Amino acid sequence: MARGRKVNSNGEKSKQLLREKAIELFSTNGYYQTKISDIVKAAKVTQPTFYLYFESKDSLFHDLNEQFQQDLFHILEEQLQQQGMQFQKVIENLLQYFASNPLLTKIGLYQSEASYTVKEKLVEKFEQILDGQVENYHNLQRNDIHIVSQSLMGSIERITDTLLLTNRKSAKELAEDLFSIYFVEEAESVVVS
Amino acid sequence: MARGRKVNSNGEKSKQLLREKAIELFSTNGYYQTKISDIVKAAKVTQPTFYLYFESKDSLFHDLNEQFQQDLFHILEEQLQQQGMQFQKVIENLLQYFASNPLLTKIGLYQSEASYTVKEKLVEKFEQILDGQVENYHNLQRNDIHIVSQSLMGSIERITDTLLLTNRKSAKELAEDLFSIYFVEEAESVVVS
Amino acid sequence: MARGRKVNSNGEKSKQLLREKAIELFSTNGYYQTKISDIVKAAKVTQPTFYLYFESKDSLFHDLNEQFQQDLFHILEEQLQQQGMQFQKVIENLLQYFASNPLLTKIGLYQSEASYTVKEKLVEKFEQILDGQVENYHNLQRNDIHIVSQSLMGSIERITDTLLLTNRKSAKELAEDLFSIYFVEEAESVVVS
Amino acid sequence: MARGRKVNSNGEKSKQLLREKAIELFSTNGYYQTKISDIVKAAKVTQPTFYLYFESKDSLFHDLNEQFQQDLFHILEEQLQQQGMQFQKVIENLLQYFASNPLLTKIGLYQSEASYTVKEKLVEKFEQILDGQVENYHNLQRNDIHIVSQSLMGSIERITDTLLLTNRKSAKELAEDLFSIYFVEEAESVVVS
DNA sequence: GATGAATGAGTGTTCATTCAT
DNA sequence: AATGAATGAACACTCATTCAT
Repeated sequence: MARGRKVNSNGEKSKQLLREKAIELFSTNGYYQTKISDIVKAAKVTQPTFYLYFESKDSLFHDLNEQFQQDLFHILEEQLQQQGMQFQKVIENLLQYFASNPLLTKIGLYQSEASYTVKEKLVEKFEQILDGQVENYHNLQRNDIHIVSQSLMGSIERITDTLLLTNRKSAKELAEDLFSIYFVEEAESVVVS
Repeated sequence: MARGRKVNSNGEKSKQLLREKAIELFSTNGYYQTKISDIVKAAKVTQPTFYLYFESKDSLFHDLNEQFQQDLFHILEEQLQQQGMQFQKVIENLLQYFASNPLLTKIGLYQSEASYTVKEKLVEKFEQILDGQVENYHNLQRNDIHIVSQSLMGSIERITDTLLLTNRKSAKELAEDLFSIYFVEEAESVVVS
Repeated sequence: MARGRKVNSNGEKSKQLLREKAIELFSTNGYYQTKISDIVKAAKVTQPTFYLYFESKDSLFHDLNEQFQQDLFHILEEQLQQQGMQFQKVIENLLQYFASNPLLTKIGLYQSEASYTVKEKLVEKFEQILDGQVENYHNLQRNDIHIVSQSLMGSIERITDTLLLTNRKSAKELAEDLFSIYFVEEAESVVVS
Repeated sequence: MARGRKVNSNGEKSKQLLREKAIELFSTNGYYQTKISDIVKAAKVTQPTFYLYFESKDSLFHDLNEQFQQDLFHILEEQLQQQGMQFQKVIENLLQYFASNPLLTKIGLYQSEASYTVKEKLVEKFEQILDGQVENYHNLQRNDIHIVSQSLMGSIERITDTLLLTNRKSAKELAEDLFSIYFVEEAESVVVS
């Protein structure tokens, strides 16, 4: 019966809470199996309150993906400007971001259709980096770069899901593991020859 | 339109058509965005006809995944019994199956929640194989096997989606590529030493 | 695939079988919870066969009720023509019919909307009989006849359902019981006075 | 029509209205012939509004029966605790409740499958009462109690439907009538003897 | 006489979204 | 800032019935 503003209520707080609950639910149940009614129930507000802060279910989901992507490319941009930053370190920082934002990562990397674009862009970045460092990985032929980048993207994707976000391995360990799979052997064989 | 049997109608054909259209739609739009009404429209029959051949939307989707999984493990089982079958060949045949069944693969590998289990099982198979062949890949330490298998799974997943199912590369080429990334260098360095 | 007449098939037999199964199902599950598909499944024929012999679900149900009513009133008519037939015997014969046709009785007396009419007509008959025999039941005042008939109808209805059709008591016993409830005591008190 | 809240709308009123219309329709047309669409049309709201207040068609129907049963047994319990309450008065109060709640009675006593249980329980109550009062009805032999109770149940059932709910006779009159049929004669014969 | 195949017309239910307070 | 109340637009599924063979 009683309507209107709740005591102690605060717009920004409600919006933040709704966002958090939405992230939790989207990340575990996916877009279609997350209902507005679930989100508002979790945030202990009513449905119209949701529309006070977000345009629609779709737009909120879109915003979350947008943020994930911006975070991601902000990190990458930052690193590519640091001269001499090693590829392994780049990957580690990427994984570090995933580990620090597991729920958003689940959404942006697995639940969303926008993830296709994200991954494509990541692959491009990888190609750029590798392209500039072929001399460091001299068994890497120029025409391999694309497939290596794609393969690496897949590895990161899977390893993040099964080992990083499940807290079985750290970002640092996984970056090392990936590098020993993808690039290190060469160094050894160089040593041998 | 009049009720009853259509001229020249044939049950098996209708069922097959519905299945095909369902596969097409599920594979491109996913489970939730594929409506029964879409499927029957594509097959040019009415909704009740769908239920003449399938129990429910869910059960059809489930059946498609079931088939994908059985095909997959049938192939793997068959190969593991052939003594001396190389890992690369196993991967190639796997990719070959994906290439021959692109739509079912999209469903079983990307659209379905059951895909988690499928991939887990594939990883296990990879581990078994690698476990029995450590000597062949002697830079592969025993405790690496799990992470290599996971990484490989991710690579296959991604490469299948972006290069194989888009007809950019053949199963054979991709299997070779993957092997040169994951295992071959070692062989060379062995030769060198 | 194979269509057309079954070997050993016989129209009248199929019709009879369908009728029987329909009676079974209607009597236990009621009209709305009995589907044509249930009936034909029980009779091991297909749905169009049903329509070969019956116009519709509704018309079959209607026919069954029709038969029940005709049987019933045939019995009553017959008895009313036999001079000197006691009311108790009439009731006994009625119950006897119910006991001999338990399923049809369930339909005609409890499952059908037509049962309202049947019961009304039965009540009328009872009134007629009692009206002609007031002198035999001299504690029965003329203005009681209607209510006694209604009450008796209810008793018969209930007793048939719970004691007769469940084989706990015979038609004869129940007719006696009813009479000792409704009419006999008077005789005793007469004796007493 | 525009979406959202109606002017002067009030939830409890809508729920009550839906309930009432449901009772009206269920009681006259029965469960299967009453569609949600009929109920909401009668209440001048849309289908989703129905689900705002009731879980499902089935659960609403079930709730109505539940209420009928609780009312009924509350009344009976109350009376059995009053020492010296005459059986005739008990029946009268029962009929009184039916007369005051004709639609709910139609549902609970005739339309529902749960009515079987209700009637069984009523019969048991009757048996208990009669069992404690055999001396008052001394032509009533102990082994008659069950059949008398069943018969009485049937009489009540029928008389309620045809005379009470149609406003032809009052609860008081009908209770008297029933008693003069079932028990009174004895009193007279007692006087006589 | 009987069947395989198909459909018209519902029927209960859900969900994102919106209006009035 | 927030809520109570309501709805438009689907959506999966069912059932009696009918046509072509």
